[in-house]
Amino acid sequence: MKNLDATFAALADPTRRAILARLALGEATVGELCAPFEISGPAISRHLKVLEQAALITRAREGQHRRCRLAPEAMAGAAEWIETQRRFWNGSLDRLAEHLKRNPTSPDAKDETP
Amino acid sequence: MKNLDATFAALADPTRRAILARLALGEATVGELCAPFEISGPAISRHLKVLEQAALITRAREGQHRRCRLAPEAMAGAAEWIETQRRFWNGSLDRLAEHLKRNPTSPDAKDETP
DNA sequence: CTTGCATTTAACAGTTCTGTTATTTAACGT
DNA sequence: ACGTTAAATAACAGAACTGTTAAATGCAAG
Repeated sequence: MKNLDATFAALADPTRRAILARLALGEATVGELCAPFEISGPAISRHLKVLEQAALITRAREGQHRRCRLAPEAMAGAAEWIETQRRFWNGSLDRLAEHLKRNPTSPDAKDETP
Repeated sequence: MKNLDATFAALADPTRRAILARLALGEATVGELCAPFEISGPAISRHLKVLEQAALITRAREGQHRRCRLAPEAMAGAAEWIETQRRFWNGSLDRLAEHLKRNPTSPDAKDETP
């Protein structure tokens, strides 16, 4: 997983997260995605382009409409990064606890090389 | 969890993700965090401010140094959003499968109102 | 072919982000 | 008090983001 930049940047915008939340309930055309928002159509179109370039959605022509659907692998990549991060953090917590258990009197834990 | 904007925006920058990855291995001072990067100190300081405002880290004075540590609740909020999203998406997948099982001959699934 | 609808692109303005160097602030040691 | 180190802030330039309106594209229907 490489494009975490684009993925997280795409997720940073509330409009785009709302679009994703809507798409999680089922596919939709661009017009249907525009409806709930007060911003202009072109603005939504650009949000969709950002989501597409982040590989979070795909678009396909269907007559004169364009159907959008979720492509959640990118979001899985973001979740995976966070989980890896969390695993490391728990690991360091464990190391800290073990260190404290070994040196129970040490008031400051400056020495972090167990 | 409310500040998903700030959280995801903070995670969108590779330097900041690297800082978080470094902090997951253990606390560090600002100087130690600066060392691996080629950008200037003030730039790192601003990244740290972004991370702090996103509640991803905390900073505490310690003599003339300033010790940074992870505060992963914010990241948990981001992970939670993604997981919720994923759950909904799986749910709609299930509904789609059920719909297809009920109408096995239907070639197009335009009618999405089960 | 012309008209209309759905969507995208162009051109533009205002705001926000990221980095730089120069200047503070704060704590330490002498 | 003085100089030194750690870190933050100020001031600035340039890139990137988001939104708007107006024009262009692609498709379908009469």
